Amino acid sequence: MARTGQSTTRSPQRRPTLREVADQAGVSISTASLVYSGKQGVSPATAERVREAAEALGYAGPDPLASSLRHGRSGVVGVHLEGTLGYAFQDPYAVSVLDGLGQALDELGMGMLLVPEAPGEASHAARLVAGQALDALVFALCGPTTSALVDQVAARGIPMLGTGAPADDRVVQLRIDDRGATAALVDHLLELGHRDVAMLAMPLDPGARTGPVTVADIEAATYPDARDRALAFVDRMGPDRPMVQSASLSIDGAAEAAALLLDVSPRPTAVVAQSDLLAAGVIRAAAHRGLSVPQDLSVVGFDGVELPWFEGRLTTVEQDGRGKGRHLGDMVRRLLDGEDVPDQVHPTHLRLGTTTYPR
Amino acid sequence: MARTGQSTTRSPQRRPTLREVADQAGVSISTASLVYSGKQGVSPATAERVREAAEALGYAGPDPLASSLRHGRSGVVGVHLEGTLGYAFQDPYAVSVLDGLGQALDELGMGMLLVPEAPGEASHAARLVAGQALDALVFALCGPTTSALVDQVAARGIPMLGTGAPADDRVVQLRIDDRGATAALVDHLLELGHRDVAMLAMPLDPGARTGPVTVADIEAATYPDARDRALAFVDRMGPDRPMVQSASLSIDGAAEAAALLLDVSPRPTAVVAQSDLLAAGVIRAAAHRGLSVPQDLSVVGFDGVELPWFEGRLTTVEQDGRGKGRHLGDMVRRLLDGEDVPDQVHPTHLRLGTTTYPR
DNA sequence: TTGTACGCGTTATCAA
DNA sequence: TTGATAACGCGTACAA
Repeated sequence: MARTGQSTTRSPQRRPTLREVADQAGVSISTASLVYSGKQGVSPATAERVREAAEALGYAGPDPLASSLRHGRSGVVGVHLEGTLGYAFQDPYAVSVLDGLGQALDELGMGMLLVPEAPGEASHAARLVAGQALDALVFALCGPTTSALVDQVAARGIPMLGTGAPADDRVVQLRIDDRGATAALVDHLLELGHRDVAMLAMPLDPGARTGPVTVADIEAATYPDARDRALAFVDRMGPDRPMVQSASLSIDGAAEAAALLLDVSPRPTAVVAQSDLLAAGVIRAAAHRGLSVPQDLSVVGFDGVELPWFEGRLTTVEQDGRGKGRHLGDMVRRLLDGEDVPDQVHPTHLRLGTTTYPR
Repeated sequence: MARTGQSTTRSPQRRPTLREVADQAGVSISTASLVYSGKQGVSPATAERVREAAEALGYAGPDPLASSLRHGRSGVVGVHLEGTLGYAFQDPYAVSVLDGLGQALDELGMGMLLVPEAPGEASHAARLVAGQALDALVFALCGPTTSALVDQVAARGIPMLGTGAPADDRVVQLRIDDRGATAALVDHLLELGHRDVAMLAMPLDPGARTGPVTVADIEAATYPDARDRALAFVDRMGPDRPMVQSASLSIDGAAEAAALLLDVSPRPTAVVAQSDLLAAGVIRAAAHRGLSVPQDLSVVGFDGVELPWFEGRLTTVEQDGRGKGRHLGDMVRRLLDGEDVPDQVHPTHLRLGTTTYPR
């Protein structure tokens, strides 16, 4: 058991309180409070006295904890992430969303508390959410369709935002049109004359293994974004095209998975990768095999992130992660203002690059 | 002015409190509290009654805000980042440190609140720190030597940790041996026979512009890690070698800066880049010019991160970012336990790769 | 313009 | 084993 209170006999560890400042200044505690909340109605003279007293005592302003308790607001927004930080932030798209969200919250004077949920460590996230005073929880990166956190957080009356998941009435969604966007990508390849098109999917389920997937697998998928993109592919190309999922959302994983698509005969002339990171892996795998993109193989991605080491420009769906993050931030604000915020769709658009070529 | 309190006439917006649960269960409020704090001394029967009452009322457990106020601890550690999230997380090394720190804090049941300080927006970070209840503040990525936040946070009695910066007695440091590690890199190149060695430095100061730097610039640098690595270079190679700083810690920026080193005659036979990301830029710039690494140009980096798209292995200083993050987490714990934590040095080691070659 | 008094929701101490 | 009471530090009607 931790020794209670017994703060080691060090110098004035205890911080002064507003009451002491008020005493020192010879005013009442409420007057002192007014000086800090900046409301009207304190004479400049007394305000000055209070500030001097604060300075003398080393008072740094009202205790945020007490202030928050009083206001019923903590100023903190929880940001749920699927996987460890190292895994989640590996994807530049994820980073851009967080960047935009962080920027928006910054302007609101709110902070971002990270709630990573590493595989198998769900209890950590649950404990964190139970012990932290959150004003809202944002599922920033499309995770599984269901989450045990939803019930828990809803019980606390904390508003939730998602980007497609978890699917629950209590979670307000900011989606994108995964199916429409994917259809546009596939149509672009069809127009270029490609018929032998393959798909490299993001993981469909937690713990997914690299390997072929069937339409049944897709329909039963846990991740709605991966599912919808795959369904749109099937819708356009039929159920018999080569379809593989990568075990991880990473360049290395994708390069490995790409082998299952490229080392067969006949080799597809185009690959639809469900994310730019996966597309990068496909491109690397192609280069490894002496295939040039786009002459020998067309590749499309999804997200529209910067791949600074890649010469050329990926044909992809531009998702505007930063804008999406800011959009989420705006929804948080409105939710906290008591508005009734409906589900929304963030716009995307097809961006033609240098990785697709007529067949 | 926001309409005060006037919560829109919606259903039971208010969450039940412990007092209501106690009333409902027919016990005192303190007994009900004991059920949740899990201490000894509540009969199974009454505990059950309390739980039933809680269930019936939809009570989700003690309010973290009130609990924190009582305990004087928020369970939140602030993590200061230089620049926007998008900028900071672009560097895989930064991500790995945060990953390790997050992991360590997770095990402590604590959360990470991001405190990004975008250039020119220092007031946002200040406001955030003033309004949030932090148990500690970690300057996770070596920023400028001085920070206005230090005084402010110190005044609140919040312990601070840094990784070399800000330089202040009140900030406990976990450093690395930048000078020794850089010296080892340079010595490795010297042993390989290189004499014409150039350096590509990280930004030496906020707002740095890409261009040559002098020893005087280096000595006056704001970022201690960039400074120390540069000083070690000068110490080994003398003051007359080509030295350039990149305006940003990014592959693109580095590739641009590398032009100043590669497009001169005689061209250096080796480049010491102050970070792996910069080294990646140098390698790309070299490839652009038809130079092969390491035959035509040796390149060394610093950090030891994964560059998944890079075939081959960088010769670099392995910094073990995850381990360093966990080390920081451990220091946080000890600080919060009231221990007197001294400055520490995290070990690094030279890792030989495929980007250096005898001359 | 300033002061009084109460409550925000808990938890720790002590007495019963 | 349980209950009364007093903080934790602050904001805000209301009265003066």
